[in-house]
Amino acid sequence: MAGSDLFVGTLDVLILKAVSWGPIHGYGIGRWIRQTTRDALQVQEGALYPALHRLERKGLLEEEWGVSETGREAKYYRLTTAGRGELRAAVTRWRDYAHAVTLALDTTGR
Amino acid sequence: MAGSDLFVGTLDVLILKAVSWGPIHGYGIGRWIRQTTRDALQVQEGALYPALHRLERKGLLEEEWGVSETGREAKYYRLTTAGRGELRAAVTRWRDYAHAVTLALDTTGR
DNA sequence: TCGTATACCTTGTTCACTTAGGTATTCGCG
DNA sequence: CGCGAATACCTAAGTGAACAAGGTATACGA
Repeated sequence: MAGSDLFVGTLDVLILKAVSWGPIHGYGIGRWIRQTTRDALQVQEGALYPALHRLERKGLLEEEWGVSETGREAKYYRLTTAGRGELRAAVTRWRDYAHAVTLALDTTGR
Repeated sequence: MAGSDLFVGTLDVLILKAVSWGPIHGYGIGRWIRQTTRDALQVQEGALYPALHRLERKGLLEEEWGVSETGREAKYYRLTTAGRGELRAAVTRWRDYAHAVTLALDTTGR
């Protein structure tokens, strides 16, 4: 995942979020993650493409070939109904988890 | 780690944090994590003990046999100087990472 | 005495991510 | 025109943390 090997498991929710505003291709998803996190998160392609196929197999994403902004062939992804539900659930899970970890790291005594 | 397979990679920093107030044994660390996160995070023993050995091999923790509050044999862990430095660094990494993910999940458009 | 909590451990498996490649097209620059 | 960089896709091998599922042993209360 990140440039300095960080926390496994957040890639899926980030992908679902990136796709939530309508069709976007894989390469664009990688760019979106990098940009919106101001280079804090960097997705390796070797993690990105397998993740997309995984999410498609799970029925959370649908794919369709199209033409990118630069006039090139690109595979566009879009959320299924299940994908939209999973996005909501995953965001909630992330918030709960992040809150719990922060709670622990913020305690000032045993 | 958590009850419903969550984000890998945060166990180490939580352990370092638990140990930061002085000697504590492995079982107590597991209990501390569960309690301070109000059951949100549940550490499996199959993850906890290997993690402790890993951190010890890395020179971040030191171990010593002692006697627990209940009068039983227990292995107590304590931070090394390197461990204290790594704790600080890891907490910063976590905050940066959590902030970046939250940033992405909070955006309302592409 | 019998279950529960405490306290430690390992072995096998799974699976996300890293590393490290590969193909092909388009575009800008010298 | 040539050539590197960016775009856009992909996979195979290896790593390593966490999970699942066991195991040992002691202390304590019912």
